[in-house]
Amino acid sequence: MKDVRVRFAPSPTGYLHVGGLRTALYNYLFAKHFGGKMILRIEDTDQTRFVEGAVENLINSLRWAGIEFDESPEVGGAYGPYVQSERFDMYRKHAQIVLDNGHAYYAFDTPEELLAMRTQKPGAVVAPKYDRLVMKNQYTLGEKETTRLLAEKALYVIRLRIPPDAEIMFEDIIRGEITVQGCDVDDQILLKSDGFPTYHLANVVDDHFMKISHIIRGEEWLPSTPKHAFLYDAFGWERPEFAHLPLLLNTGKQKLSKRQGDVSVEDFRAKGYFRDAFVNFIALLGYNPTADREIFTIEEMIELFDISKVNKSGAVFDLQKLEWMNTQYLKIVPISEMVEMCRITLENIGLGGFDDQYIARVIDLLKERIHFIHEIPDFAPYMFGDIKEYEIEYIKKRWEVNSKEISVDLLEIFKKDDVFNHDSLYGAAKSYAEAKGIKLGPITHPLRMMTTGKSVGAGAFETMEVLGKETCIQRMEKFLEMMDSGKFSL
RNA sequence: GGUCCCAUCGACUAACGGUUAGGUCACCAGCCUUUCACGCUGGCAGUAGGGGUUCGAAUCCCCUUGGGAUCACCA
Repeated sequence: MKDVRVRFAPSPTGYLHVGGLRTALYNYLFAKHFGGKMILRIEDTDQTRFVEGAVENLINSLRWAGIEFDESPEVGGAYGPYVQSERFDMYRKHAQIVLDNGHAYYAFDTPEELLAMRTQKPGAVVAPKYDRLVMKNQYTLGEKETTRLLAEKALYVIRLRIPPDAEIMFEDIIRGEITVQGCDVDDQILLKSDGFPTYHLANVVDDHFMKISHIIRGEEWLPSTPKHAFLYDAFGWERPEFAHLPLLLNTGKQKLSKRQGDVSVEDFRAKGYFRDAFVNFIALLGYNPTADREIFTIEEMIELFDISKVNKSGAVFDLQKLEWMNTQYLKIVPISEMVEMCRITLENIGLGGFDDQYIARVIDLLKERIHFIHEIPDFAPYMFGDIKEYEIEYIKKRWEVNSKEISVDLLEIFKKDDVFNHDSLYGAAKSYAEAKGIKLGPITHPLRMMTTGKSVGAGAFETMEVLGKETCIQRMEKFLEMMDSGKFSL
């Protein structure tokens, strides 16, 4: 196998689409699997779509996802520049080459004329395809007129000349052999009237000179691949291998687009998904290397990646499974990383100042009950300050006639407990329950109520251990006082 | 509409001619239990339809149906 060189070639739209991330990821897995090179090229030939800071944002998001490039606008490389707007000379030069060898031609149609051609009456039998036998171009105008127009600097474009009787065949690693008739392929514009290349020209030229071995991209490119294949032939270049990835779909089975909810990786990152969980999930949209696993590290995915086994049909982006994936990573992600995330969340809501060790204990206490780290302050506000609100329904339901007596007894027992951990508290509660001939419920519910104010949370004794003796005693006393003074309208 | 692509549980997928069609999410039930979860066990659920080829088809071929992409001087 020749040297593997793949590229991710986004246009700088200002955000990274999840489909783009999947494409980048598969390119990355493929390259790393074969010890090849991963290249980032920015496709900014459309000057009307310039977005400030888009490239930085793109690189940043990719980096967050763990994708680094061997060659890019940022790190450079032997085949730069890696931004198309800095390569315009190449495109002009190569447009001239196909012009000279008869595979392309000048056309002078105005936008209005082209529009008129396409807006034929409904029911018209002819497809709205550029007909070079009737439109305004070097063939219909003749050589003299063409030279004259060029001399007086008339606006022109350069179009690819696809012979109607050509049969264009190419091989797709995922889909196999694909054949299209020349008469069904439009004479694609290669160079626009502003002198800028279209995607098709720039892409082929760059992929060739950047020595790209495999083009791995989304399925939406499949219909224009015959044009690209033809172009490689027109230049007399060896074609790279193609692999068209199945589309990412919304629940309505249509191409995932910005209209229906979050589709940018920045959105998901902001929502608090773990990087590794998100990447793991995205990687599994298209294929699974094994029959019985869902959780893979990036290294494992690289090791197991096989592009030829990628599915052909589109994959629906299922948020529920993504959430599940995130909860799985709550068990895997290093505690230090989670502490970092949690501390930031706390700081953002004005609750800075907790030490990392304490935050780590809180996370460990609650991680089985949450989906995201950022849910912690809301899920357990009592870990970060006095109880501001008691769940009144909970009290009504669980504060029974003997609750006060039990609480007072326990308070005295706990005051003498200098160990104050789960085992000591649980042990004490259990022997008290046995002595009284009651179950544990009538004990744990009031304790939970008094120390957290909420009906759900981690185990009562584990929670108390993390809260600490002083806080617990104080909260119990306060609650009993409030109860006595009728603060709760039961 | 033209062209091209695609078709396994509701969703993500495994099975690349021989399996009782497997796993995961979601859903349901049970167990565990200190609330809620987690976890564990079990359950529901699929080869779009019709023809071939073959001893044997989810798998290969054809047709039908359905879905999607694409048809810009965007990428």
